[in-house]
Formats: sequence, structure tokens, C-alpha cells
Amino acid sequence: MKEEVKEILSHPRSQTEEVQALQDTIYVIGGKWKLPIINSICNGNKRFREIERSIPGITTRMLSRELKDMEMNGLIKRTVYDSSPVLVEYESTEYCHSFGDIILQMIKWGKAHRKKIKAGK
Amino acid sequence: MKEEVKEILSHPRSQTEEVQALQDTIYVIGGKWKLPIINSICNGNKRFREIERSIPGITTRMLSRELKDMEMNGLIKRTVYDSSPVLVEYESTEYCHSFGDIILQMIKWGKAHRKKIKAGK
DNA sequence: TTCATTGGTATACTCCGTGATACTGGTTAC
DNA sequence: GTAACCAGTATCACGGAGTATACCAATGAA
Repeated sequence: MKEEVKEILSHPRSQTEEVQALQDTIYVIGGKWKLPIINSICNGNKRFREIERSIPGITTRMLSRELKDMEMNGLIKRTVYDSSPVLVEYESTEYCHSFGDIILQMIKWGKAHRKKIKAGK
Repeated sequence: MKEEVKEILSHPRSQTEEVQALQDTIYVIGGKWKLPIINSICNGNKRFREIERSIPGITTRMLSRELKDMEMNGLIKRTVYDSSPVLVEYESTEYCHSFGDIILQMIKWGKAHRKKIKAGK
């Protein structure tokens, strides 16, 4: 059988399409902070400092930047209540929830990994 | 009800543990290339140039670096066949397969995202 | 003979994601 | 009066992830 044909047959799913999809996703949620922030907000954290405290290691600068970015991209909604002092709340959008499964799988992997390290080393 | 108590009650799952797990995972598979490489190898690509061609945009340098890194971390196995010319093959390990669900979800998201962009703009 | 392929390495460079630190203006608590 | 909390912004600086390009020795094909 020709190499070419063999290669096509061995990849029934469109490999190209898959890599592209994967790279798209990595592009959107790449970096150290986006997923932890999404997770935090989806977990019910609404206030800036609340989110900040819920994510170990993040700085106000990065949180601020990422929140702004994610708001622009329709991942979260920012509401300012004109009370005194000003109150700001962040909420996740429907779109944002579409990352749920990815986050879930990643949390699952992370937990299993930690258990594995602890147990067997 | 005290703010403190309310906060604890509203997060029955250990939020701290989840963020940590998430951050661990991001640390391991972070960056632009690790997941596409894993995916490629799991899809049956074995040879260096084969993997390279299957991932749009990657350079030989990055592929080389990442493969070395991933071999050290037990994610893939590198075998050199002493034929002439020398033949090198990469395989995924069991450990590597534990990323299967994450990759699957990310491909799924990427496809849906692309469809969404195309359809509604 | 010349070109392409394989499995990479070497060198140089760039950029930007991230970190550290400080600061602001208003408010409430001690 | 001073300390702490809120929601951030401003500056500065770094390192390493990623890019670009060239090169190697061996082999096989045209």
C-alpha cells in the first residue's frame, strides 16, 4: 500500500482540524491565570479582593489585566454599583460556562497527579 | 449570618484544593506546544518530521526542546533503531494518556468556538 | 550530480507575560 | 489619628518562551 494512502487511513478523524481546534483553545485560555480566574468566579466569588484572595500567587496587576481582557471578550460581566463606597461585582457569562468541562478535567488531573506524587513518589 | 460563615457555606467543595489542582495542571501542560505534541503522538505520529508537519507553526527547535523535556518527565518514550540511516520513534506512555480527557474537551471547545465564529460572527 | 529527506543542534534575537513594589482616594473601624 | 479595607493604576524590570535562520552528516531518489 502506498505510504500516502496508509497515512490517510490511519487517521480517520481529521487530524488537521483537531490540532487547529486545540491551538485555538490554547490561544483563548492560555497563560497562567485565565482558567483559575474563571473557576473562581464560577465558584461564586464576585468581588475583586475576594477573587484575588482565592487565587494563590496572583497579583492585583495581573488580576486587573486579565479581568479587563476577559470582559472585553465576553467571558465575564462587570457591574459597578453606585453605592458609597463603590461596589464592583464580577459575574460569569454563559459563554464562560463553556469552559466548565475543561476546567473540571484539569482539576481532576491535578488532584490525581498530586495524589500520585504523594503516594508512590 | 456572619460573612465568614456565609462564605464557607457557599463553597462546599474545597475551593483552595481545586485552584491548586488547576494550577498544577496548568504548570505541567502549560505553554503553546505540549498538548498539540501529545495529541499528535497519541494520534499515531511517531517520527520527528511527521510530528513536526502535523503541528502548524512549530519549529524544529521547539519540538526538539519539548520532546526532550517530555521524555525526561515520562510523558513519552523515545526509541532509536540502529538501522541505517538511524530511525527514531516517539511513543506516548500510559501517563501521557491521562491527558486524554483534557485534550478531548479542548478540541471540542475549539471546534464549537470556530463554528460559533463562522455562524453568528 | 544535485536535490530532498531525516533527526536534529547552534546561534542570535525579540517580545511580552509576569513579578515586585508602591501609590491613590474614599470609607469604615478602633 | 491611624490603621485597614476596597478597587484598582503606575512604573520598572526580568527571564524565558518562542522565532528565525542556518547548518550538520548520512541516505536515497531523479
